[in-house]
Amino acid sequence: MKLVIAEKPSVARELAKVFGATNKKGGYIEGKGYSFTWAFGHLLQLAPPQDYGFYGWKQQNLPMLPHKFKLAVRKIKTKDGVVEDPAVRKQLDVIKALFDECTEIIVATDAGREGELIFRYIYYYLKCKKPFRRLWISSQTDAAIKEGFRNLKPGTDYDTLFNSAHCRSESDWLVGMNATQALSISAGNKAVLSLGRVQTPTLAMICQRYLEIQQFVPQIYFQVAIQLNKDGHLFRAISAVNYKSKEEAETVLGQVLDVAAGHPTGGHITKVEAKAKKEPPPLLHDLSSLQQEANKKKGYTADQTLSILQQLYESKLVTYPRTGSRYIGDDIFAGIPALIAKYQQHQQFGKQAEYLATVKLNKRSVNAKKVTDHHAILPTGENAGYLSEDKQAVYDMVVGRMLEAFHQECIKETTKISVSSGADFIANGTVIQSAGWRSVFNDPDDEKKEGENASLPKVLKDEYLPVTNKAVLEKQTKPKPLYTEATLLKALETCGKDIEDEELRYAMKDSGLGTPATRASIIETLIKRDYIGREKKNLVPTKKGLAVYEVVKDKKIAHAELTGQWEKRLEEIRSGASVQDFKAEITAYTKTITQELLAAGQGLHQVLQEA
DNA sequence: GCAAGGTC
Repeated sequence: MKLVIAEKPSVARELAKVFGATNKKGGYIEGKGYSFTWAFGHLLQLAPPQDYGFYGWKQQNLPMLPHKFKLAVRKIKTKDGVVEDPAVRKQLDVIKALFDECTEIIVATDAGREGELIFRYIYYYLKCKKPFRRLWISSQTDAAIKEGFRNLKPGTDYDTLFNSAHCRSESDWLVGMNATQALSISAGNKAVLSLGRVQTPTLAMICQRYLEIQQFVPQIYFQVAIQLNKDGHLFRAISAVNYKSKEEAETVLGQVLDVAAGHPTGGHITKVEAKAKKEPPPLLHDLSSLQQEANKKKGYTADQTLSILQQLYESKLVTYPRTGSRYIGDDIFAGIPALIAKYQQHQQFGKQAEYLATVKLNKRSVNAKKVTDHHAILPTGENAGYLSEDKQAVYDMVVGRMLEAFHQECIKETTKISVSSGADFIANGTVIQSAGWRSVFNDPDDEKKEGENASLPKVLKDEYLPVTNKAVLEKQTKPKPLYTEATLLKALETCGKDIEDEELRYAMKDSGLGTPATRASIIETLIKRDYIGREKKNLVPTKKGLAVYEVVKDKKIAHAELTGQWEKRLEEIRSGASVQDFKAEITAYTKTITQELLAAGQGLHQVLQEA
């Protein structure tokens, strides 16, 4: 018997289906000389400090540098404390028995660094010695799976990938565990003050933004607005320049050639510029973009949206949710017309689904090269039946986005009218000429600029129009807004982009901070630690969070660059570089940050008393 | 009591 092991049950089921294996056993599926089993993500994790003899949180234990890391079965929290997850233990027993029985293992965990780690940790933990080959596919259509099985790779081809994954895992443990204990101990050991490669830069971003706003000094400025009348159609134009003082603006106001001042047609149209602007449809959703949209539209937290999506996925209504790709391959695209047709009876989207059957579909979201482990989130076409309100809302966002993504461009006309009337004024307006993808939700255009006219009348250069009203407007500059979960998720995805060092920027270009699967839990961790809180949709640091930020803000652990450095080195390891060098660097950094934090936490005593 | 990573 050959054993195929997947990262999760859904993939194992897909693979078994392609082979025609249908005999469902406990924890695996059997048939045609194969068994198909699965993990549930990481079943094993690096053992906690006490497994190396580091009991309690004590300064003399630091830095904790295990000579050789151990693996431990994944734990869960119950009312009796932290215990081995029984479901995980059971599945490991199933896998162990299948390992013993099989002649060969085919590794079908996700095609990436963590997928490799998930398998290897199981393989080494169970002390398995059987040979294994690797299935490496990025699409789970029947054709892609068959092709992948014809092209199985030698397992050893992925040894360096495992090395990089293993280094990532141990490095996060070393830096995170030691930094957390060091800061907690030096602050009096009264509370858990956690730090980590991802959570601490995230906290820093939230704190920085908050402080920037606190320190922001608004600048007041003035504009002059005039109202013009073209055959009964009123529109507004704003002074071409801003004025520093009210007096200046009032002087300009007095010079306006308006009707009340005795000028029947004092508005001279000096220029009319009209431009057609094509707006392509948005890309399909990945997890992050969907979390952002659900936060904006419905106020759901990233964690809530992930949990709702997971339930929809388990009821087979949507495809795999924890994806970082907003694209699909050509194979999936081939099934899209039939999928869209299934929504022709849909109450809200039926008309658009019907319409899409009559036009050529937009292929902006079709790019096999940009599909990584998983493709973009799609509905499956299964009948949804009755759904709770929140599930329905998220499901509709997935279906609606599919229709938008394959829809046509939205064509807008933007018009800029220049007016002279004592001073120079400008009127801006945007008119949607062909709604295209925007007809799916018919939401108001969120890109509309402040003070823009809903519609502008047709006017010609050198027309003279009556100025029917005028006013001075007092404005002030605004700081950047506080982070919401939506804007924070976006910032986590893109935060490597402004790193100055080109190599580090490149190393982070596809990743950002954290991963799609972990970002929601990072936010929840910061809340659980009482580092940040939610105020309406905003994420605001607490006193404790700000105090921790003050201690670490100038250290590497508070900056996204640390991830950039690691990613660069991990990629080198994947292509064959020495693991020892990187491990030595991490050990050295662990010692440094531990020493620094042991010395730096004293100032936190006071704040923790108050908190 | 602690990281970040994956998933039911």
